[in-house]
Amino acid sequence: MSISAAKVGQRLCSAGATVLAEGQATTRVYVLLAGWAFRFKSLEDGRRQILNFLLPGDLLGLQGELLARLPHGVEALTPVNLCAFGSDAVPSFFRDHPGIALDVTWLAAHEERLVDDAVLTVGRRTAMERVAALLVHLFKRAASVGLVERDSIPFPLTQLHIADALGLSVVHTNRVLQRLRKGGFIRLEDQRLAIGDLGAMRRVGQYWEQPAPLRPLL
Amino acid sequence: MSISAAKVGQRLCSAGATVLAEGQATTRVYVLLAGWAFRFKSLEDGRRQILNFLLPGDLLGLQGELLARLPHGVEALTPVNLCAFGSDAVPSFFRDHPGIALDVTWLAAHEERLVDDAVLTVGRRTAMERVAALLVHLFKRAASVGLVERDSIPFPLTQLHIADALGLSVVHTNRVLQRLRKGGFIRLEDQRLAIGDLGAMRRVGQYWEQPAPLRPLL
DNA sequence: CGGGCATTTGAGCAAGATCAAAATGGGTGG
DNA sequence: CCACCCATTTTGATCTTGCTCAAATGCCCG
Repeated sequence: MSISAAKVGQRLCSAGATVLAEGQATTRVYVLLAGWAFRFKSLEDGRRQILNFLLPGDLLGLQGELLARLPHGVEALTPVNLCAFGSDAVPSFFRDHPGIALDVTWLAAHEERLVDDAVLTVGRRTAMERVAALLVHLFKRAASVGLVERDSIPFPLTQLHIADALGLSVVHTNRVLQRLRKGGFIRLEDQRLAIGDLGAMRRVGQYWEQPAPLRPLL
Repeated sequence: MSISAAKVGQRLCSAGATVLAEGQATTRVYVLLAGWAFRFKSLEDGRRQILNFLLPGDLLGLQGELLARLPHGVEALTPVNLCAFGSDAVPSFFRDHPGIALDVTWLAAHEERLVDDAVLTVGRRTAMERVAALLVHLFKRAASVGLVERDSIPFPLTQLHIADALGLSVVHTNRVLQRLRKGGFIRLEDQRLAIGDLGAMRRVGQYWEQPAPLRPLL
């Protein structure tokens, strides 16, 4: 029995669309099949913080399912294809398919690891370190789902997204990116990102995370 | 069948002790029975970020169990009493006790919600807002496990802990706390914290989180 | 009494924010 | 095909929040 047997439908969202609204009451669980998205929270006055980015294979909406109300929003960065499950999917996994339930929990633990990392980045890294660490992180993640092509990955984020993920202003983000470009650390153009020397970038970002072990689902 | 049936022992740690080491390879899962602790990550040069605080009823070590290597450390703030489980506890819950497995996942989702919040705080709130939000948060959490006594809760954190949780320097943390004290917002002395007007503090902290719904386990 | 940690205070500094405006660069409707 | 619009990126100038450095004070405990 694979997880896809419980699939009840698909959902498509276009780039920039709200996939799940912040604070939404009833939610379904989805698996991201294709495209990029991100989770975020905002303050009343509009300040926004991106929590983490979602790539194919990631689970969405689990918090809404378990916690009754979704405490964050989800927005698509590119056109996105979601695999939707029935409203009783989660409980039924736990009841009848312990292997899948464990996979779901694994995905939750994995995502928490990403967010733990985001706290460290935003709380203790300098602006330069933050940008470098994020770019390395995204590069590796994209690589792990097979998105590398001729040394570069698709990069659908704007500088605003980077700023909102790192707790920086757009202006400062822009200046840091320029330093990285002029230093020859990255090539970022045409919605694609290439990193010349991963080791060097890791060093500027103080970023030594090991890639996650094998991922379940899909 | 209650979760405590799977208990194989207890563990006591004294204040300041390392409960789980950062990067530790093999880990057990624990439930915190009494005392305060916190999860943290650090950078090579010693900069440390506290991810969240742990109170009685919280689960520890799940990430180590699922992800092979524990990506963060856990340290005791007060003397701490842990309920330990066997090494096969998690898989056996999923196999034989779906209700408990769901509770475990609920706890994971709940903790992620806390960390999501920490990212927002550290990334987008001002120093004053951060401190206020953290104090309100801790007050409510402590209250939810019945720690309020004569309007105040035990408060075992030093200013360094607050600083490390909020991505601030100790010096600045100190000045912010003084402003809150002189403004009559908080009373913080003798390891106890009282908040005069929760609504006012929420306002200065831009903090509107709703308390979590009912928690399982214990 | 002395050592070590935590808190407090002062002074100067700097990383990054803010404000403002110009340059780019598609994307679209006429 | 062109003109216009709007989002994004870039640049310059100035300001401020919060950091660093340094030292004093207070306090608990052996």
